[in-house]
Amino acid sequence: MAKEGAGRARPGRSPVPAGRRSRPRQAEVAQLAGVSQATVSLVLSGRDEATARPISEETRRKVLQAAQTLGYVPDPAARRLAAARNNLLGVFSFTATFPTDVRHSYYPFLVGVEQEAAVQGYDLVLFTGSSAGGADAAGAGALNRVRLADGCLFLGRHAPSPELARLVRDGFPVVHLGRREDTEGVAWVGADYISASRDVVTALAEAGHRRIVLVREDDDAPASTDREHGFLDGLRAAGLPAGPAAVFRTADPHTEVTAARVRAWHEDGVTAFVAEETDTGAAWRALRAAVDAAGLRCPGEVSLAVLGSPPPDLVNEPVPMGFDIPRARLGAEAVRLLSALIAGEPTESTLVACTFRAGVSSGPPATA
Amino acid sequence: MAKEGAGRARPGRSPVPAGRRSRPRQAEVAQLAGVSQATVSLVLSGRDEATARPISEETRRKVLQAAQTLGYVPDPAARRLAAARNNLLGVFSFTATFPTDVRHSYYPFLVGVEQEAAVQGYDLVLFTGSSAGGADAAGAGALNRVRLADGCLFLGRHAPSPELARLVRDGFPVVHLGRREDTEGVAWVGADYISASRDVVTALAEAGHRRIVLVREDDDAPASTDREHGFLDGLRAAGLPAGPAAVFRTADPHTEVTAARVRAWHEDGVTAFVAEETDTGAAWRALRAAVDAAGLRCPGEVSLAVLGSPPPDLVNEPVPMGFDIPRARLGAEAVRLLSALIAGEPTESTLVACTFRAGVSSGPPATA
DNA sequence: CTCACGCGTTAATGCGTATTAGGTAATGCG
DNA sequence: CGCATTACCTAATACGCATTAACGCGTGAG
Repeated sequence: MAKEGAGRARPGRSPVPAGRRSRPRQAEVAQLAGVSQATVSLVLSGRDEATARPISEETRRKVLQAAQTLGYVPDPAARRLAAARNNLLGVFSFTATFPTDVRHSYYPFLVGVEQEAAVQGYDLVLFTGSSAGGADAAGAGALNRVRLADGCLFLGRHAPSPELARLVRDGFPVVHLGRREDTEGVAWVGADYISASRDVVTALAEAGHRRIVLVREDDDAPASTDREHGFLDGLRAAGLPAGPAAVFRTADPHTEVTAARVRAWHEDGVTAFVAEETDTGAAWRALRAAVDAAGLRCPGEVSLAVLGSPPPDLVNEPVPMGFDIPRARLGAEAVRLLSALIAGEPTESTLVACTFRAGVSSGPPATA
Repeated sequence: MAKEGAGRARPGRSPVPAGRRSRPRQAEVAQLAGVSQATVSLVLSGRDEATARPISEETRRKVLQAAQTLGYVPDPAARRLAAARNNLLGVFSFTATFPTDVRHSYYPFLVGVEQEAAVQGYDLVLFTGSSAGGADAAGAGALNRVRLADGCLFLGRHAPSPELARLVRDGFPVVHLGRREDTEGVAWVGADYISASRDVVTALAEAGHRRIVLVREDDDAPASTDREHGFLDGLRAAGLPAGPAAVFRTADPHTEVTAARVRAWHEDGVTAFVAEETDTGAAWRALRAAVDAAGLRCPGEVSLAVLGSPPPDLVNEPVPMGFDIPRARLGAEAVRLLSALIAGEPTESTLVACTFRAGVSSGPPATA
């Protein structure tokens, strides 16, 4: 216990510590200026003018002077304790926030989160997961640690509903990054995949395509179902067939989306393909590879599009049609929502629009 | 200033707040468990056994149970004020931690930082606003917020010495990621650029090169000077001329490192070139371009090396000779050092070795 | 049967700041 | 000149937790 030394260094009652250790506090500034601690607080927090609590120029000067001389800086812990809020926003991801495998990194979101947090005057607490007891020990209360912040942002699709619901029920401000339907009462900020996907289909339809197929993976996260939903919406809106044949769903795109299959589709009248965007980009990769292997030229013979962005390692390839998810904006929006929740203001979960990207992978269908 | 409102939500003396808002405190846990607040503190801080202040199994059980039920978590500010630990490590960068321009991202460091922090049982507090607010506006107290954490990690070369020194003087645990010589007493963890650079030169010398030129930018950060230092060391160790002619320093490599100049060097007997690694990779880019433009084959006619890694957008190019900086390890090492500082253990700043990378950009010099 | 003592728990403080309810001297008003 | 204002400040207290002095209660020794 001798380690805690830095703390208990001032036994006496005198405002001036013996060993001239530790930084000055308001009491010392007060003594030097010949006023009370309360006055120092008033002057330094600039709260006098604001609250119609007048302080004479003379006093203000003395206090500022004294503070300057002593090099006073407020203790953030004390300040936050007194304010009953600590200006901390939690960020909790159910995998490492900084994965070594950069594929499903939260980086783009964090860009916006950090920026907006700074604007709102918050610092961020990144919960490392182990502190919360690890995913395994995830019994009741695994997420309790996040309560040390004023509110918390959750990332990732695997957020356990009951735990989140518990936090919400206790009145703890929570925002989930990504749309949720399952957890009642959890606020969220999501990308509008439905509209964005519909727009892509519309663009293809307007270019003249009559048969379009969606290649998607075998996942039921809202991010996936929303895309399919929007895709089918788009077909119907264009008066195109939106039956089951329009969607090809597979757990293993790499082996299931073959050149033969693509060729068959093409001969059957399909002139455009759309792939879902996922962490791995498997659907898009498979589709591209298959089209290539089938010897079909793009966008000459078939048009392609991604419902999102291509995986980062393909940035140097020709830009495909699709849409861009404004990740930084999503992050910022989430922080804004959380901030409002904390302030007790009325709030509403938000959908953020994606921006259509024409790209060069699509054109009019080859005239038969 | 109506925002502060959220704070004073509990006027009464009752430990249980009216609006079921706000996090539970020890007093509420105590009430539920039927004991006093002090007992709760003793049990939860596990300080009973340690201080020979025994608590009955029965009581301990009740308290833990109550805490669990309420989802209690200690208020970090209050803990700090009471001179205890938070299990919070600060991370402070002097530019945005998550820059939009990914070039000088701290991401690779953070990977290690996060992981090691998790191992050591810490959560991370990302102090924002270093970018916003402006260094001036934030002023003297800008770094002060970090005192909320148990210790703080600083990233970036622009850390203001006096502020850091002050923290150190006050006994606050601080670790800087990157070697420092200027600030007395600040612990740091850095990469051993000197040895790594020397090794590169040694490798070239052993391959038979007699004249080697270093292209570097106009910057005096330790990261740059260390590399030059190691470069010259390597030349001397190999018995090669290490005069001023061996180093070409320019503020604008792009226009100064021309094909003509490279050709001149080559005709003058220079068979190998080494470029410094920087944020932008300007030196390396310029060197490559110039050699290319001069029509010199690499590694046939000239050998090339980077003192570090090539910029991320060139990952698909042939791997150049150089060395890899173990960034994640540096991050982890920094956390370990900080953790030791906090624990009051004796510590020492550390240099971490880089790993040599043979690459394919170097070979024996063309026999004249 | 009283006293010292170990044990388990609580009451009382302190940490540094913000805030609020006064208090005091100077001023205005009639 | 007495009282109500005003203008400035200070005393007191809360914030949530850690810590320490003190208290009540058996119990075994004397």
